[in-house]
Amino acid sequence: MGKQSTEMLKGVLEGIVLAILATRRAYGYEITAWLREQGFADIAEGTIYALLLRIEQRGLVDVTKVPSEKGPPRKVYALNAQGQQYLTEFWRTWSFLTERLEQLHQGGK
Amino acid sequence: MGKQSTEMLKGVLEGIVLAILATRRAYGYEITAWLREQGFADIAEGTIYALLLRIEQRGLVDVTKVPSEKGPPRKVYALNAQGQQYLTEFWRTWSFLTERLEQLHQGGK
DNA sequence: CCCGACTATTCAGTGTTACTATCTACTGGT
DNA sequence: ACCAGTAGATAGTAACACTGAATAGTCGGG
Repeated sequence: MGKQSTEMLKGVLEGIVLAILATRRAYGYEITAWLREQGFADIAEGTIYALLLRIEQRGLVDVTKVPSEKGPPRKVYALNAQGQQYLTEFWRTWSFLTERLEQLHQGGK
Repeated sequence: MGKQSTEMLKGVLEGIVLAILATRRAYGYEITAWLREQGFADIAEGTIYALLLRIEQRGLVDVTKVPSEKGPPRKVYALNAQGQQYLTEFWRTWSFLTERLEQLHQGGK
């Protein structure tokens, strides 16, 4: 991805992480690894942790500390009702953006 | 749109404006009005002008001052070669994001 | 003739977000 | 003892959209 991806990720990355947590509970390191697999090569380690802290403080997720066999304990995140609601809002906004951009992309040919 | 739209717009709005300028030349007030018509109700006046200044300084557009019959002269923007190239990059990044999010949206059902 | 409405642009200050870089901490292998 | 891999936290920075206000020109109505 190009340099502009940094700015384009703002707001979107949060939705991505919430969407992941909607399918299954996960912890930071795991999410970072998954994103890298998916091609988000340039997402910094710290970024996900900061994001998780934010959504935790906003009450969108429930957190459980789970001891790990390797390394320090994991903080496992799970989407709660409020987070689900927020995610629904996210999809609505995303759909709106996608429609407008799709129009522009077609029209620009 | 919800409050999160503000953050989701970052980077995307720039692409939208460039995409508009790819179809036709336009000036700030005109673009703002068009965006409002398209449903971007909460985009502030100043935002578009600031964005136009940025892309002008980065050399993505050519600018012509055109006298207006009503009000002060207009700054008419036109996408140049460099802007076209940048826009292509934008579409690539956007497609990447759309694919990932589409997957997550399907999987989350 | 002035005042409001519309057109059109600029700018200073603010909040949010992702990045960079660094630090802490635990485990297992050499 | 050291290092790689696992796991998380944090301080500082840059970019971007928003708010709110200022500036400036034209036109029609009172």
